[in-house]
Amino acid sequence: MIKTNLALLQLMDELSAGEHTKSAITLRHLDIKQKLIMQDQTLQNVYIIKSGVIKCFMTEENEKDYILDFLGEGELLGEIEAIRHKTAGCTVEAITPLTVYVLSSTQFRHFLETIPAFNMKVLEQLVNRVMRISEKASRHQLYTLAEILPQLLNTLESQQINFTKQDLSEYLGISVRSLNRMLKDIGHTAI
Amino acid sequence: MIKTNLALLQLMDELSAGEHTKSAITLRHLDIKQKLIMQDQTLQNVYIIKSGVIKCFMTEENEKDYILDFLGEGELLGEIEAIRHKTAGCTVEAITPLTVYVLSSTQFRHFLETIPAFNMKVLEQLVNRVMRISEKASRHQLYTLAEILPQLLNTLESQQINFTKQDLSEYLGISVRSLNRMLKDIGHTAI
DNA sequence: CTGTAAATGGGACAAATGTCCCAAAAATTG
DNA sequence: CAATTTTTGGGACATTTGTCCCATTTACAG
Repeated sequence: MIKTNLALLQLMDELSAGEHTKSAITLRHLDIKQKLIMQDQTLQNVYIIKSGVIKCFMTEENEKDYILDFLGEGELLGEIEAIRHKTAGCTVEAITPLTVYVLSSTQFRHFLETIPAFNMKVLEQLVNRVMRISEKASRHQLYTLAEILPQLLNTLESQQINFTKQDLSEYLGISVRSLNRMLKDIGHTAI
Repeated sequence: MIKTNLALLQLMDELSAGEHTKSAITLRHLDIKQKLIMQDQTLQNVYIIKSGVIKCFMTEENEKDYILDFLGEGELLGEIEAIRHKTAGCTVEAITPLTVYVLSSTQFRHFLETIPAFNMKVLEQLVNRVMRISEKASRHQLYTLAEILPQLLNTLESQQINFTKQDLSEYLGISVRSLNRMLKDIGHTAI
């Protein structure tokens, strides 16, 4: 459930140590609940998660939130905005203490053009994201909560992070009430 | 509602005329309802729509379909599979007569590596797709049909294609019955 | 440790949506 | 053009999910 991209993380570890590239890369730490990116904001940087987990969500005009994904190590953030030259499409908030590699958008585009391995990793990152979001949307449309929830609970057991019910329900695109109801029906023990 | 990518189309027009590149690009025509890509199939090619419109949908194990998007001129198909080296994630079916540029997956990857403009266009295509799918998923979770449908009908008016109710409802992720009910409530005139 | 805020669990009812079904209209085909 | 299939429209009812609300529990700051 928490997506990672260890190949990209490894590449960033190398670049941040590499002679010609390390000066372009800095680190930043965030506490839990701090926001790395705010929706509609203009971004100057691109981030790659070194450690920790974030939630990436969109807030619609009716003030409701939809959690697109939970992202962990090696996941890329802000690349959409850097490539489209648009403001942020979603808000990114730390749900554990977080460390990210910081790269200016300009530098990011420069890396894309000059480091083939980087370019390839970003392409892979993007296509994986398209797949993941598509599958999530599809699954959510075509299955009932009763079918999806057990799988999700299963996946959750292997993560050691405490998700709030709020987060879980926003991820599932349902109300907390519905989540509770279904959890009770399933006869869950704990989250 | 029908996504296009005229910049990529233009580039393909140029490449298919270019001295060194034209031999790698062929054309293929499909009739309405013919499938260009079948889910779970292994793909050898990447396609760029020259003219016409397709629907791109996923079929879940419960036999239900979810229409991800309707794509028109200049849109890229099969790139996900070419980059991930995986089987097709969705089925692509012509909903109008269709002409596509055909490029082998190998050649596609080669273009990515050797033609910077092509690489950039593909990156842009991918980030746009991530945004579009995300926004669609979010919108669908957070708004009721009554809020979404009028907008969609509005958009539909500007397209001259006849969508079936089936297609529309699969795009919206609802049953045909619900779509009809809502259309009646809204007091629509025609699709 | 205590008070305040946040998160959880669930009752009661309303609203939205699905399922099943059938009849009318439209499109397709031999 | 008649026969058959597909598409459309909608009734009736079941199910799912949301909204509103409140009591209890848990977390957190002073």
